[in-house]
Amino acid sequence: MLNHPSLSVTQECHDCPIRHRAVCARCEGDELDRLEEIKYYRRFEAGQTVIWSGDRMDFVGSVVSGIATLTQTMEDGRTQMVGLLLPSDFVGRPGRNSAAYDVVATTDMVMCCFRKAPFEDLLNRTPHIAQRLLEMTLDELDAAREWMLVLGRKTAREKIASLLSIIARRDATLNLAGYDGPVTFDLPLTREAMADYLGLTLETVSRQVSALRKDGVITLEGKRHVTVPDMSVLLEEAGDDADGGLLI
Amino acid sequence: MLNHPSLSVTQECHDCPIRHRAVCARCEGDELDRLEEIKYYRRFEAGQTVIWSGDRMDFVGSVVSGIATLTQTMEDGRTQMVGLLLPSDFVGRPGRNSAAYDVVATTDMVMCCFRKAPFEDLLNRTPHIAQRLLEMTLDELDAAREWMLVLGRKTAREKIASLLSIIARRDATLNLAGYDGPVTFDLPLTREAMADYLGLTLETVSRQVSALRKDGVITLEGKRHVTVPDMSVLLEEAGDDADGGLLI
DNA sequence: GAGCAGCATTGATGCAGATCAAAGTGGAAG
DNA sequence: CTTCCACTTTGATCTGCATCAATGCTGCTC
Repeated sequence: MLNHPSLSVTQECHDCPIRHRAVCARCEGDELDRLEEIKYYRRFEAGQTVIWSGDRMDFVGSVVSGIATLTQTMEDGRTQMVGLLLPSDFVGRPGRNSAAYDVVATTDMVMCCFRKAPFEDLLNRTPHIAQRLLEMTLDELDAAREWMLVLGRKTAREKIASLLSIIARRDATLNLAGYDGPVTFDLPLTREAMADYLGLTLETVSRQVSALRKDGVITLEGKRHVTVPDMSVLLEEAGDDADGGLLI
Repeated sequence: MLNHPSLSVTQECHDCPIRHRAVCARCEGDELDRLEEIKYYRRFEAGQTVIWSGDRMDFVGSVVSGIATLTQTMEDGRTQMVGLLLPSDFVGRPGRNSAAYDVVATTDMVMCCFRKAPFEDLLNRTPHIAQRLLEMTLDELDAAREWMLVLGRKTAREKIASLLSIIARRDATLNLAGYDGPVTFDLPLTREAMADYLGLTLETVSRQVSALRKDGVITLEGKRHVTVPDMSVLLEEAGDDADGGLLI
């Protein structure tokens, strides 16, 4: 399994797919060169744990491709996903030595890593990195707060609709698709992972997905490929303003 | 009501109660002087709304004294608190023009404000401010993620115990009290605000507080004054490691 | 192509917390 | 002192989701 043909990834920053969205987005010239010097790539397979909560964490990095999750686990085994890491998202916290959450790759994934000490050094000397990291952290905080409303106050059906609309929105921003036509995407999560994200059981997730399908809000091909005929209907089901979300 | 005797608050930064914990914590000399030049104080009464979600927000600032809440409201009136702002906490987001949440003072409160434009200016020129703001934002993100576990996976009783232990912990860090003796504090929130924080109804909050009292986990004098005879019992009830929390 | 393993669906039942309803408390204003 | 009002408690009932339990689907291995 470790003899994957492209295990050794090497890439120049200037044609990196996340060049303009990751923590390096504002860097140019010298700044980028210095990041390039200390970066290295790591590849993870679907299902592999990147780091366990509590473990010593001596690197930080960005997701280049694939998807990872951040989860918290209670002593009795209850788990809650607290972050979904997509390409360009940042992993790790400068100034902290141990991981606060389990990080697991849910698809094959490539990360662009920096050893913590040199990165912190660079962070302190390079305002463009610090500014971008602040901006990304503020965005994550907003996302976490939106999710608190979902977890605390929404019904199971609204939770599913919220998750689907967030995934659809992300795909829309990547593909710049219009929002009046139907939207199509693949679910990157199992039913169990969806349940962990939403504070539900996997049975309830399955039932509510089926219900949305029966009601014509979505159509499914296979278990994972979803089509939303009318986004405004989905947003309505999510309990959001039907004109919110995509239009900003 | 506006002729409150101490409406006009003036204070020098160097003897400000939040001097070493707020966004200004790392500033000295010139940096502090420049912040001092552009700051002004605003006073809010208990129950007063500081800003409505969606409103134009032309200032940022720090809570100096008192408590405020950040809440989100759905169209049908369901509300979820997404942040509890204590002294030294930062309000507002650089780079955003309108408020994303309702901010409400739950006690009389004083804020140290900066007009947004000059502050953003200073932020870009003063690494010590940007560094501190990043650190505070990362802390808030951690708190939000901890709260996601509470909202998504904990029972009503565990939710109440979690909230009480967080408030107790905060008081402990302020007072540097030991943790083996009993801990005493005042609840800064009504039952309804607690319910909004925890994704419960106020009736359930009331019942679970009563249950914890009957079981000897806490004692109450009046509705708001709480004593925790043994913190480790409360932490156990919260579903956390009994040795976690305070010991770090 | 049989059997297995991982993921998903569906059904039956139970219970935690919501909802609806009423009464209790305590502090401030008159 | 009385009244009032905001806050809180307590009780009765209902319901949405969890839980327990089968069964189905898809792709992989032998």
